[in-house]
Amino acid sequence: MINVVYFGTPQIAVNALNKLINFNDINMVYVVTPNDKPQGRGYKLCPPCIKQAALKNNLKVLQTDCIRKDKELIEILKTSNIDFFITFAFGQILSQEILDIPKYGTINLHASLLPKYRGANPIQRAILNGDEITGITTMITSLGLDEGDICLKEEIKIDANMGLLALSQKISDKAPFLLYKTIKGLYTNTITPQKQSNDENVVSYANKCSKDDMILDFNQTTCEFHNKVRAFDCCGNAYFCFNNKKIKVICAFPFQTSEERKPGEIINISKDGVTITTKDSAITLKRIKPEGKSEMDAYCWVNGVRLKVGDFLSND
RNA sequence: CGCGGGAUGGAGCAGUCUGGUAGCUCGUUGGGCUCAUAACCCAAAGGUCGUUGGUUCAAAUCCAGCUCCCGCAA
Repeated sequence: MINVVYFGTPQIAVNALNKLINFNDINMVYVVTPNDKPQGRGYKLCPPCIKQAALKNNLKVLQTDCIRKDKELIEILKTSNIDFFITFAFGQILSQEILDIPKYGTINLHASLLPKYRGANPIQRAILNGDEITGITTMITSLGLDEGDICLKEEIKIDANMGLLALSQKISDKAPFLLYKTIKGLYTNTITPQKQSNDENVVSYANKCSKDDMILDFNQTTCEFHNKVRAFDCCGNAYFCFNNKKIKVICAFPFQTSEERKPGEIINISKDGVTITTKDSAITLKRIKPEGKSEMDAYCWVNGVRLKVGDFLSND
């Protein structure tokens, strides 16, 4: 039996936990996740997704908001005879003291092909940059930000219309087996972790996405606009402003036009969507969600706010 | 009790401040025009205005309670 402790927080890490505990040679000793946080309308206390999944599987859960300083929790881990720590979207930085606990080390699963996109939001950054290939990487966690030695990698194709939701799903699907292979490989000494390249041309960082990254503007190129919509097609959504209201764009497609026009003009309205000029071409909005309203077809929205072909969507 | 927006025919909205005939753009159905149409013209159906109570001669509109939906924030 291999004794494992799993560190994670959000939905994307749930599948890996669920699958890992089904392997006969894995013994999931603890699941570590942050404390329940007040969130949502009404500020109700909500447990992290991982906690819910762990409880469903009758696993022991340890919660902390600052693991480096949680002496009690560290003591529990030290005395539990652990072989591996697994971290996947945990959100807290471990100290050397903690990294030294497991016999075989700490494995982190990162949602990019390291050393590309080290950091907080590798998935969104890959989509925002219009990448066609990304992937997942397992590595031996070290103190530096996603700088540990690489164990295994797996490439994932990003289709032209794939968004955060679909890509996260793919990553979530592929993560469990890559983690398992890594654990087994290190346990049986058949994997030799490789140092990451520190070549400046290869290394890049995926900074946390801010509000600004989510603002859509028709002065952007069609490609930029479309990438933003895709990168935030769940949990937030990219938006533009119209009449001082935020209009979130759920789904949009590039539209090719060679006509030179000022950005932001509505050039077509049909049931398939509302086409608006951008800096270099045009974009067809399909599904949107105005502030305070439910999701709707862009066609219906335009109807309600009485916009016509030739009108401009000004950003104020 | 974190802050805020909303509920009006099948869809999206206006009307609410200033109470007095249920409105707009679509969709649906029927008819017409047309070689033809997703286009155009004519007509029709479809709403106890989220719910409960109050004020009033009279409430979508004013007042109070309740339900549901959504945004921010985290």
